[in-house]
Amino acid sequence: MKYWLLKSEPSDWSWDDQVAKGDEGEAWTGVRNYQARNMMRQMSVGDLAFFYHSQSDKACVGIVEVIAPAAPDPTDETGKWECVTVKAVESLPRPVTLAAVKETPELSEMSLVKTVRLSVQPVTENEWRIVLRTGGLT
DNA sequence: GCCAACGTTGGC
DNA sequence: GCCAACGTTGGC
Repeated sequence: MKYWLLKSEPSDWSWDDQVAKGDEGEAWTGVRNYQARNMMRQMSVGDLAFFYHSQSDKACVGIVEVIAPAAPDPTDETGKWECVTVKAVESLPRPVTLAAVKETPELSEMSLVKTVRLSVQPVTENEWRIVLRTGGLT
């Protein structure tokens, strides 16, 4: 089992949109970055990821599960890009803000802090646990 | 709205 | 293949 973090601008695709999709899930389309694509290729069905709102919120707001592995992105005409499909699992009772992550010494190495622009990031098991706890889940 | 970081493009 | 110019992302 691996852990990840997926970024989205709420104005583009929000956590509420994701939740509304239910178990059907939604293809994570629109990634146009090789590093991010490579991350998605490493995902397996059953992996979990934080759903992070960039821009206005700057916080992890929920957890999604990978329900389909990387496949060609239907919104891409060049054939170069891929996407996974994820479904909402549960909301974080307390969103974990970027500020909170920065204030937590154990999370200072997170990609969220180190590799600001990457939209699909790996999360270590330890980081996963700490963010969960900070978010109000055990 | 600004700026830093960083990926991409194109000329050589 | 190098590197300058340019575009995009995302935090502030």
